[in-house]
Amino acid sequence: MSQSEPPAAKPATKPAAKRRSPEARKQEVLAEAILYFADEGFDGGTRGLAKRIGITQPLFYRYFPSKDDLVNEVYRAVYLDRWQNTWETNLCDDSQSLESRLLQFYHSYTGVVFERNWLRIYFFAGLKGLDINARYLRRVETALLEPIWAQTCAAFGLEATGKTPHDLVWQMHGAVFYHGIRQQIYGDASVDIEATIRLAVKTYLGAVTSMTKPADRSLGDQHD
Amino acid sequence: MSQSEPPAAKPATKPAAKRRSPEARKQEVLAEAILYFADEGFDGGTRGLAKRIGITQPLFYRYFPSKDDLVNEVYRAVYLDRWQNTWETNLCDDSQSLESRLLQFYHSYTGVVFERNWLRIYFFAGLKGLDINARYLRRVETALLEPIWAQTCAAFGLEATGKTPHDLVWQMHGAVFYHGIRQQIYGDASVDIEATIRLAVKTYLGAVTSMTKPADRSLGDQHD
DNA sequence: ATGGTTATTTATCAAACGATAAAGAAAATA
DNA sequence: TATTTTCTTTATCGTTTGATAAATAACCAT
Repeated sequence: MSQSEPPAAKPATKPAAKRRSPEARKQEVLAEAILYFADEGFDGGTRGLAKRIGITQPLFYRYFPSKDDLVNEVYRAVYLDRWQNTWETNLCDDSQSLESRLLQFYHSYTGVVFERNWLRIYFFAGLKGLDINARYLRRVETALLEPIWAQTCAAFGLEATGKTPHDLVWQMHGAVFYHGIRQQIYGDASVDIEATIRLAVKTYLGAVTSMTKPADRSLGDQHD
Repeated sequence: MSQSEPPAAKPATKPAAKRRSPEARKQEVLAEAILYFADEGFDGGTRGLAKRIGITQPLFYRYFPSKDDLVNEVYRAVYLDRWQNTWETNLCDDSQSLESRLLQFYHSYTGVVFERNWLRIYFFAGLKGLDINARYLRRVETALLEPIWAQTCAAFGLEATGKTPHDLVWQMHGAVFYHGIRQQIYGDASVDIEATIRLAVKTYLGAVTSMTKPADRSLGDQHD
C-alpha cells in the first residue's frame, strides 16, 4: 500500500473523489449501483457502494433522496431502458421465415437478458415481492409471446384462439429462460446458449407442425 | 418501587414461552425458520424470527452457535430431506410406459419443488452464491435427467451417447421448472401445472420420435 | 418441600445500518 | 484577488443487527 506520491510524503490520508458535474456523478453512481446491487442484493449497504465508487457515503443523499429512490432508478435503468422495440417489430416481419425470426429474436433477447446483472436484479426484485417482475412478465406476454403465437397461427394456417399465447410458446420461452438461470444464477456455464435456442425453436415448430396434422402418428403411447 | 401491583388484573407484561425439551424446541425453531427465511430472505433478522416463534432472541444461541449455522440447517432440511428416492427408481421401472413414468415423476417432483418455501429459499441461496444450488443441480442431472435420457434411449432404440442427458431433457425440465418460477417467484398463478407437465412430456416425446425418423418431413424450413 | 439442573429471559455490547448537519475545498463569478 | 457557489467530506445521530453474560424461573430428583 506504500504508494509513492511525487509531491513530498503525503500523509496518506485519503484519495478524495474528484469533483464532478452533478449529471456525470449521478450517472456514475447509478452505473456502479447496478453492479453493486446485482452482487450484494438490495440489502447491500450504502457504505460498501460508496467505497466501490470512491466517494463517501453521505454524498449519495445529494443525488438521491433515499436509498429506496436509488434502488428504483436501478430498476428503471435495467429493465425499461434495455427493452428493444425491434424485438416486437422484427417478430412480425413477414419477409423472413418464422423460424429465422424466432432464432434472431432469441439471439437478441438472450443477449440482453442473460447478463449477470440483469438476471440477478430481476430475481432479487422478484423475491422481494416488487411488482416490477409481474409487470415485466406481462409485457413479455403481450409484446412478445402473443405476437409469436399470432405469427405462428398465420404461418401454419391455424385460427388464433383469442389472443392468449398457446402454452407451447410458454414452453419454448421457459426452456430458453431456464438456460439463463442455470448459467447466471447457478453458475453452470456448460452448454452453448445458441444450441439451446436452436433446439427450443426447432422443438416448438415441430410441436406446432404435429398439431396441424393430428393423426400423424400415435406418439406417447408406445410401450417400448 | 413503593407501590403495590394490583393482584387481580393480569399485568399483561409478557406471555413467556413455555419450557420445552431441547429436541422439540430446536425442531420448532427450524420449522419456523424455514417459513421465515422464505418470506424475508436470509437477511431477515433473528429478532423477527424470535417474535414469530414466541421466544426471545438470545434463545437461538443455545441451539445454534450462530445465525449461519441455523441457515445451513434450513438448507439441509429443505433440500436434502425432501428428496424422494422413489423418483429415481420409478423412472427406471420398465413395467410402465415411458410417458406415464415421466408424467408421474413430474407430478411428484413439482409437488415437492413448486412450493413457496422451497423455491424461494432455493433462489435466495443461489443469489447468495452458496454452492447448495450447484450441488443440487448436479444431483438433479445425475440422479434424474441422466436416467430419463437413458430410459428414453432404451425405449426408442437409440444408442446412448455417453451418459450426459440430451439437451432435449434439459428443455423439458426447464419448461416445467419455469412454470414454477412464474407461479411462486413472480406470483403468476394463471396456468394449470398438470397441463404444463402433460404438454412438456408430450413435446419431449414428440421431438425424440422425430429424431428417430430423420426424414419424416422438412420441418423448420417451411417459408409459410 | 428442598436443592440442583437447565430452559428462558433481561440487560447489554460492539458493529453496521440509513440519514442529517455542519465544515471543508474546488470551481465559478466578480 | 476576493467573493460566492456548490461539490465533497467529517462528524454524528438514532436504530437495528448478531451475539454474550448474568439473572430468573421452570422442571426434576431427592
